[in-house]
Amino acid sequence: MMNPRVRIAPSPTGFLHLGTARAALFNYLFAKKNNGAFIVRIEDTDLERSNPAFTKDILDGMRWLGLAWDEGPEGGGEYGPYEQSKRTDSYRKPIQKLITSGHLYECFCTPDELESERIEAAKHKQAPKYSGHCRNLSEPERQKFREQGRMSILRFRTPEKTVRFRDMVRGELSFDTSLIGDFSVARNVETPLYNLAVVIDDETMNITHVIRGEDHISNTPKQLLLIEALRYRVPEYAHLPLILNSDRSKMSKRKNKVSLIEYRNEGYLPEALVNFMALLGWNPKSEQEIFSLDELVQKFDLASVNKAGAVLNLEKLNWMNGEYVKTKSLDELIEIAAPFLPKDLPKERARKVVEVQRPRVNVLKEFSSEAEYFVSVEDFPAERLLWKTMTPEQGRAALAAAKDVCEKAEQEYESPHAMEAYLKDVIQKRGLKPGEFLWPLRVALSGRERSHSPFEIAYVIGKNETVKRIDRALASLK
RNA sequence: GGCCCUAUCGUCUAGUGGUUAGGACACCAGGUUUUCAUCCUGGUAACCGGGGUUCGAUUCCCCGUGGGGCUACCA
Repeated sequence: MMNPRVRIAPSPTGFLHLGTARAALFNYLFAKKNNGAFIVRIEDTDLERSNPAFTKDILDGMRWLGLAWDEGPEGGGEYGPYEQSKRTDSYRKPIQKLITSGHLYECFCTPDELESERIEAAKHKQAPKYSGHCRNLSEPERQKFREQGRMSILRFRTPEKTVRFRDMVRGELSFDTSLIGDFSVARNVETPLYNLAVVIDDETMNITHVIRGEDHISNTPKQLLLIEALRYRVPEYAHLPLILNSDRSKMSKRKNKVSLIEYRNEGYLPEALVNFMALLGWNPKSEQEIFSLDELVQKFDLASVNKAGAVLNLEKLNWMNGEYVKTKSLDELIEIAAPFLPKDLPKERARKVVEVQRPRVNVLKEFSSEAEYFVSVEDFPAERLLWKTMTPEQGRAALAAAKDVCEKAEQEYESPHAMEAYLKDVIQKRGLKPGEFLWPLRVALSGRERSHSPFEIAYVIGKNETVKRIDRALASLK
């Protein structure tokens, strides 16, 4: 395959959608695997709904995921501009050509008229399609409508035929155009609607492969008809399975987090998201689960993309995110975890908290929710200090011993392991039961039934605070 | 309603004309451990249904059924 050119064509009517991000990823993987170009084109022909803020979010999100585009807004390329709203000059000629060749005609039907046609069709259980009311208007009739000030739109004169194409993931597909009807293609000679805009842009940008969501399958025959009328080159198509809600409907805002920004804000790592999205609808035919973006590029193959939709499995994403959290260096992790640490955490403890939290965190937001006792200990019932059947006397003795050895320690606070070795040595030398010594100490330091080990907590809070907490526990156990 | 797509554990999936139908997440049990988490070991759990083709179908074909998408002067 010679240098394919593929594109992702989001419309800036909302934040970067997970489905769009995944389609972008698949386009990116395909392009990179085949030494091709990955292009971003912003489809903002609907001025009413488009918003530059969303364009920014979409581009930021792609950059964050590491999906660098070869051509697109804010990034060079020979085929610009890469926003449809700036391409009106390139639309005029093809639309004019279509009018001249008789493929397009003006339709003066009002939205109300079209609406009642649809209702009528539904009543008779007919396929809802344009009636062809304005298809054969004479020039004088058209003139009359214009003089009345009627608004018009350009429709495509759909020929009766069967459109066939080969989809790279689904095989041969065919559609009977008589069910499509004369669809609308442009508001006027310089404003194409979606299907026409796509066709003209893909041709002028030299797009060779159209890789997009399954929800576009039914647009394909319309686009093919336009390509034929314009005598353009036909690209290859690949329609990706959709990402689904747990009830198997198309993933939606109501039932899932759909915006990439939401995942980012909760502390999902871009590497994990990329890895996870790639495995949703595609697999490498091996039992490997963890892939870097570069590895994915190496192994990606459109032929092994699944046909059926895939339910978003958040639990697996969480697990996978944890895998990536574990592979980060401490320095990297400290940097990216900073926004997720409790606000009132003393700065000098932050690094240590990240260190001891790392193995138990999947999603970064867990850094704040699981670690209150690294900041302070709230009051707790004194009985909690007693392990199993311990008496208060035994508890006091254990805490007194703990205080003694914790006070004597110095460099043992430099790592959880040093502290552990030290305390376990004490336990052994004094012939203590581990539980009778460690449980009261741990509860004194955490205030909790369940927590990190006392070694880790002491390491984080340091000697002064450790001794202070033991004193406080001792005082409560009267 | 019409057109189109689709179907292996709860979920993501591998796989084959003859397999103990494999892996991962989740879940359950046991072990290690001061608790939690980790870790280790083990376990529960799937070929949508009916016909056909075949010596033999989860696999190939057909028909159902289920699920989904699309049905705009949105993209």
